[in-house]
Amino acid sequence: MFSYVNTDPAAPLPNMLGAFGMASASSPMVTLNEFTYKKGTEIYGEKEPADYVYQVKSGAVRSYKLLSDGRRQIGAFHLVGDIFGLENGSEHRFTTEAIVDTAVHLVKRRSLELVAESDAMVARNLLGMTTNNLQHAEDHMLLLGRKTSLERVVAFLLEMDKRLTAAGVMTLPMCRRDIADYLGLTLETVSRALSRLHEIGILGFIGNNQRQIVLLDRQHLANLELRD
Amino acid sequence: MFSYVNTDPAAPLPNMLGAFGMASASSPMVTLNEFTYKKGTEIYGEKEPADYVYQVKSGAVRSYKLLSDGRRQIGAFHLVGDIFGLENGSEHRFTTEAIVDTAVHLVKRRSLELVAESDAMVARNLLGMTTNNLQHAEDHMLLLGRKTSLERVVAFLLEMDKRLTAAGVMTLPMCRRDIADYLGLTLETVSRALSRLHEIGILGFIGNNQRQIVLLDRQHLANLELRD
DNA sequence: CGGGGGCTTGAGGCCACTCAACGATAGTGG
DNA sequence: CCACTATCGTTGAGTGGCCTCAAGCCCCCG
Repeated sequence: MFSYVNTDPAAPLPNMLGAFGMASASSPMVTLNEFTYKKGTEIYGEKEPADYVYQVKSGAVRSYKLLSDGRRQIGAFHLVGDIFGLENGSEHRFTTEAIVDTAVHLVKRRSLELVAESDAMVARNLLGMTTNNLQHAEDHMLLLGRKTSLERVVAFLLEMDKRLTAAGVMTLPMCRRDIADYLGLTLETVSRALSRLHEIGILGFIGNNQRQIVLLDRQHLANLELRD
Repeated sequence: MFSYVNTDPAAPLPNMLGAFGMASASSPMVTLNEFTYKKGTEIYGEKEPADYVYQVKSGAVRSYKLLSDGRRQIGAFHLVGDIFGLENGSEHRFTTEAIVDTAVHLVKRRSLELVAESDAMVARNLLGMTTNNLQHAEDHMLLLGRKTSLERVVAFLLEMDKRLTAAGVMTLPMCRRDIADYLGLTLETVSRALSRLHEIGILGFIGNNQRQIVLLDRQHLANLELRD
């Protein structure tokens, strides 16, 4: 969902400061800290003060909202290279958790805002990232409001294909329940849709690992997606 | 969804330049034009170049996406005072139409960006408006993905209550189909939910006008909404 | 080997959708 | 003034897609 995702697996991950348009050495005000989270642990909670902005160095993150009775809607998955936690005024609007063991870089939000005050390029990049998040949310509204279960799963596969397929295989970090809560479905419905796509030969699994998926017919898949 | 909505009906509508943090006289580069659209006409289409930013002076606007088979998802309603058309990189991501006869002010996007380059306050307001749009979309994802039909209609009523109730009455500009396409439902389901709320005495209609609604028990209504 | 988490699959139920009929209102033209 | 039409909204009957509940398999990890 960010345009700052690293697409060349051989290249070193561009760091967050670069993504914001800052040369690493030239902004001594902005310090880049590293932190790690074990699988399943919370990074920050909804309504907590938004003091930091994060970039995924390794692993994966889910951000979600809860209703009081436990229903969950995942708004986005953050993969290696993605920047998140920027989603705010002054407090976070999602809870975020590490899906697997995850390492992140973080910078103080405040210091970022200070730089943006005087540096128009940084301000532009801030706006650009927010706009990318907005665009993703807008597309997701269409999916959640109007698409069938099969169409949703297909859209998910194509999105993940773009973001994490390496050597023809995509290895999903998230479980079926996460996918379901992202797509507004139940995990059983997701499983059935994947089984159906498997049956008709559109996708394959690597060995017995249900999270390693090969897309065998992207054209056919794209036809099922129904573009706007 | 914008925080720049005029809430005092007696006060003159703050104009768009004020909303962006510009004194009207001090920015001769940015000109403010007026235009009107008849009920049902398109203001701009999805994927058209985004040359202008708009503010509703009177009337109401819907912005939506379509799937190829005609399914429609309305992403937002723009009411008097709201600014829209800012949703973009360089091209619009929604189609917008006047719901009723509508007058708008418009400014060139390009000139706005130029001012933002040098004026940090304008840049901040631009980012703030985009963030407000993002927040609305995020909340709407939760609604579309996880709420029941009754909860959706209740949320809609409370949203509209905040935005257009005057003298205890809200007059909806949009028809049942628009509401349905906003909430990811059918118009029949919306109608049934409203009937149910009417039956149990939570809302009333003014005369036989099904678009003039009085909320009789906001507390009870809020209880049905299920906060996150 | 036992336990638990993750995934699949089946059977049945329910909520929202589909299809249809009908009433009310507004606009149009004779 | 009265058809005539079109639009909008409500309501009912029946269907179907997704959910719920449950069983069972596989794999990992103790």
